[in-house]
Amino acid sequence: MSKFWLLKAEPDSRIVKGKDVKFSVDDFEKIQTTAWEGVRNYEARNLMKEMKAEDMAVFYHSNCKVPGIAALAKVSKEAYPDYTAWDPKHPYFDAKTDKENPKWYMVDLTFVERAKNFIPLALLRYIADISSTTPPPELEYIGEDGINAIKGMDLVTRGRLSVQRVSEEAWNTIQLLAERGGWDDLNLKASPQKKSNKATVENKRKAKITQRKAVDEQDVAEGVAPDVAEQSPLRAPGRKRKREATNIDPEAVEGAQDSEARPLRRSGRFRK
DNA sequence: GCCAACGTTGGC
DNA sequence: GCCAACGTTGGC
Repeated sequence: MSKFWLLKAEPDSRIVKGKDVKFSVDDFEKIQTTAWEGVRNYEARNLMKEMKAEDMAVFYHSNCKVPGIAALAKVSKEAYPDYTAWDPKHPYFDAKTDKENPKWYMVDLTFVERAKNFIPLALLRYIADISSTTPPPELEYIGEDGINAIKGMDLVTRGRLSVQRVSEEAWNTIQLLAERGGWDDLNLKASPQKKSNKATVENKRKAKITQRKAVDEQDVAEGVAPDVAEQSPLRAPGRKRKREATNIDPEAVEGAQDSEARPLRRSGRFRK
């Protein structure tokens, strides 16, 4: 039984250690088969180790103007050591692994076809935000099961992992969407329901900024030193958080969640 | 082992 | 460019 996966790559140029890590669907189509090197995340690596030849995959454009699904691909070679981890010149060199005991692995991926209709992440999010299981008329063809499959995708629930599992139902739905399109008249910027979740979140964000500004002004008025002001809990909300879980050795827990390691590429992909 | 500081991913 | 979410690091 063949399985389904999603792999991210960055279509836009970005220089890491003097090398461009860009890898777009155009690059992929030209090259046809490529080693998926540079993954430095245990969970992603473990998923790659599960991949079998002939498994199918979704090729995703990440960290770009219009992120989304650009092509379909298949696994053409099962996991083998990622030699780029041993090359000090390589963007994803990892000093903490050696050839006797490889830590990082890659698979080969072969281009199958472009998505006839590029599937923007915004569409998948739009679908995931539908509160009922009834698709809008434009997307009736994916059915309730399609809606539910998209709702369950790691892409919309987790986001950051560069190699993900895709359920068979999600795979089928993605194929349908890529084949048939039809969402041109949907406003993907708006939430499907009138009470826009997105707008609510956005308003909260703006409110927080306003509040933060007020605190800054208060700090100034009270002559609080800047580094003390920095400790305000309303300042830099992303920087101050309680950790969610205790730190575990990711090597010890195969298949556990973990972190993308150091010199790492977000998409875990490095251009030839 | 906790937690503040800091780094990365990646959408918007 | 901004910043939320999530990750790691290092002092204590």
